[in-house]
Amino acid sequence: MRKRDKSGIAIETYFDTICKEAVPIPPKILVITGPTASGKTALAVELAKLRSGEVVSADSMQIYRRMDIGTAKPTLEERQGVSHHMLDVADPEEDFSVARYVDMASRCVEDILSRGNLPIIAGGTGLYIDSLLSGRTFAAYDGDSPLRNKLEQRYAREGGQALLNELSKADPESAARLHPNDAKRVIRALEVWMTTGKTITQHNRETQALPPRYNALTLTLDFERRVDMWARIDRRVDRMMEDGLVEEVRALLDSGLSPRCTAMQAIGYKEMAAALRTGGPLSAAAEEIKLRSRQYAKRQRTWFRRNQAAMPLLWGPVPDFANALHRSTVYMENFGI
RNA sequence: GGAGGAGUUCCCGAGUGGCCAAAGGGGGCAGACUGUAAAUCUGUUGCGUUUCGCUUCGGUGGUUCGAAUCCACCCUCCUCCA
Repeated sequence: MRKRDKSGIAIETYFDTICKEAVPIPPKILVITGPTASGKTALAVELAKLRSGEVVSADSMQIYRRMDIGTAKPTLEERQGVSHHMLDVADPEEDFSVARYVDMASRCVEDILSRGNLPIIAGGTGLYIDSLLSGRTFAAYDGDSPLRNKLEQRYAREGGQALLNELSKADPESAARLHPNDAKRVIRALEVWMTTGKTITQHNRETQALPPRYNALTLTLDFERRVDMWARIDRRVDRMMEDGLVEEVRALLDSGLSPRCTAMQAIGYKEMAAALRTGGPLSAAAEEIKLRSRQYAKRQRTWFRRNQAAMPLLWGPVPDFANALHRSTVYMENFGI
């Protein structure tokens, strides 16, 4: 972890400094991730039973109450008595966020560890998992602040390039990295700078230098062939329709939930809500959900591929859980959990 | 049987003589991602030995220096009249 300058003398890096101070060794935990419909839930439960584990969901939509069918939230039967955390922790009208997730989920993990059990993080929201594992802190945020509103208005009026030009004065790095069309990130970068006086580049650099909070063995589930995953997604959506997805979405809308809130951006909900609103055929909405799910799975894969340390668990045409279970336990033994 | 209309790259759809390998959208593929992340954003998408060559706009033949665009015939589909 030491860099040397041209003269060959070792120089202290920020990381070295942090590591010296960080006395506690990060606890070992298990992470099970993978694209949607890849069998994360089932594997997590089986491994939890085997190793007295407790599951901590890492799913940005299963946190919401009253959203069960469309999020494929594990039912009580599927949980098989294994404790599950971070499910049903927010109401659909609430604005949830990564920061809240890290805050709440890390408390769950600590509790599980204090009980002497194995925390098993299971879910497909890559940002949530990475943030939890790193113990990342986030710059201040107020989604309803006057500044936020002003920046959003300016973005609409003046365009992204104008805001990027302004950003480049303080933070040329992120200004160069960001695309003018990337409204969310352009606005956030400016907001962080204006409210904290620190650039988001600097903030990111500092959080990256922090030692990881947890030492995770990551198992990434996936399919060898994409068509097999697509077939599984299709079947799952068909089953959601049979299980009453339409009624679930209708109930949310009837409760006065705004179609614009974060929860209603979930795949399955926004499509069904649109169909109910326009009176379009529900079968077409179901097909749309399948398509969006496939595209989502693709984005997830892009995220997971980045993690070189993850152990891949690939399914053939049909998931072979006995084999996956066996391989997982081997990985876990080698890892020491 | 008659009168119109239409067939464009994976799909939808613009294009009506050269600036067209062909707008735009969708889909596909690839990528990004630090408080909305199941969200959001980007690149790419006929083939090749890639500042150039080849094949492509239902089919065949023609007009022209030059055709997705004009002409003839044929095939298919749609609407209307019988």
